[in-house]
Amino acid sequence: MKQIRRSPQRDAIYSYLCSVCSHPSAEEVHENVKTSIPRISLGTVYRDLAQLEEMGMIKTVACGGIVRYDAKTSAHCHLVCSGCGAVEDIDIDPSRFSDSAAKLYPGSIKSCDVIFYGKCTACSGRDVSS
Amino acid sequence: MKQIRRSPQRDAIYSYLCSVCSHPSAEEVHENVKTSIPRISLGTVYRDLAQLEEMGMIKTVACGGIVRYDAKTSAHCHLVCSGCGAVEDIDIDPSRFSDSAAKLYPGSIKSCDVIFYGKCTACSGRDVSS
DNA sequence: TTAACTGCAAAGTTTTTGCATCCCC
DNA sequence: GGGGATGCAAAAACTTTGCAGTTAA
Repeated sequence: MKQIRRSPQRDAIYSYLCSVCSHPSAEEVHENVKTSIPRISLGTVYRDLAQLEEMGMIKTVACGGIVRYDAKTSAHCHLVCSGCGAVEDIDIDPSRFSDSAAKLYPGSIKSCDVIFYGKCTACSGRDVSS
Repeated sequence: MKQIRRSPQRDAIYSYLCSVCSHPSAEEVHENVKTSIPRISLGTVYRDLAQLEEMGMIKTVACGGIVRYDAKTSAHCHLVCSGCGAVEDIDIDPSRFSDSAAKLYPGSIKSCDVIFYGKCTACSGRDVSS
């Protein structure tokens, strides 16, 4: 079994992810972590993100073909805002959906990912029409 | 406004998608359509898939970073089976989830994509443990 | 000391795009 | 003839990997 050793790079990646709720892509993580660790490479970012996910410290959100990362590991849903394009957390436990689906499906359902489409609170208030 | 002209390639792609429920990737669509149109290129497959989606004839399912295509446009959910890896349709209207979420969220929620994780009916019956 | 971690660069995947050609209306 | 569609190939975008040097425990 492989041991895991802490590194400044991984710590920086994790603390950056914890500090934002914008669900950045690997590229964006790299850009931002570079401000504190200028020589960090994109390869390291991918490796560390994969490892953090394996450790259960972060989660991935697949929306629209690109992978985004999220340090909020409690069960929640996401909203893709058609106004500003942001991916926002929605504090609804998706297990309520998987539980209700499990009753209707003969196989077994353990969990689920839910992505809502609509407008975030800010964009919704801003734009009265539509 | 751009006109749309039918083509044998796009017809073949669409009818292939209609004939399967395996939610193939672009690569898989290409492989299979090649049996009827050997010279079709992967670029054309991507272009035609994008166009079919724009026309609302097919939908994309983003799961795990790779994009899959689905000719079933009625509202439904998907299940990723941990046993066989297949992506299966689940005939539950996701609007029941977005409707219930809309009541809890101050922004506006129009629709949602739901991906369940678990075991399909076949794999669930086959494997009694777990 | 030593196995994990890193930067770098090369390679792999997946998707998009430019272009000349073809063909439908 | 004009514009959409195609095949091909190059390019772009995204991710993984090999390697040798570095570093945490």
